[in-house]
Amino acid sequence: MRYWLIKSEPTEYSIDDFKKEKSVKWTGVRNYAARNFLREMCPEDRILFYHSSVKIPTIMGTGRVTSQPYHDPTQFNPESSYFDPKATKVTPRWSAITISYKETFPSPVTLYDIKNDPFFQSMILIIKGSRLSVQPVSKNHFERIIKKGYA
DNA sequence: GCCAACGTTGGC
DNA sequence: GCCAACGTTGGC
Repeated sequence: MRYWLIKSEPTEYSIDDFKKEKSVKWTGVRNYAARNFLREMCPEDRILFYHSSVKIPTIMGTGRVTSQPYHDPTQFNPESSYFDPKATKVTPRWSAITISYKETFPSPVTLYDIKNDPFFQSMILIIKGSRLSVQPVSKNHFERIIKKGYA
């Protein structure tokens, strides 16, 4: 079992949307490094749900992976803003997974919290210049974040 | 709204 | 294959 963090702008898709829908196809990832991580995901892997591009960037809660990786359907759809003319059914480029909502933290964990706790020093999230919207998280970091989320 | 850091594109 | 120009991310 592995642990991941995914970023979402809450104006696009928030944890409340996630809670309401229960399950969502995580499509539209258009960065190769992030895509490669999507391809490593397995059902039951755990997900931290992060709100980005807001005043107080915050890890809001968790979910879990409920599918194998599959071809992101939006890449084939000319109507979609994620349409990729260079992707074909024979040579698809982009991947997606389905995730299910699990919980919203009673005390969400802010980026500020993470940055100010030496325990999280090596987290990809706070490595300068890192902009990965899908990233692996260590078991230790994941568990400590859950603990903080309920503190 | 600014801008640093990265990623991608395309001419050569 | 290099690299300049452009686009995007995302914290501040």
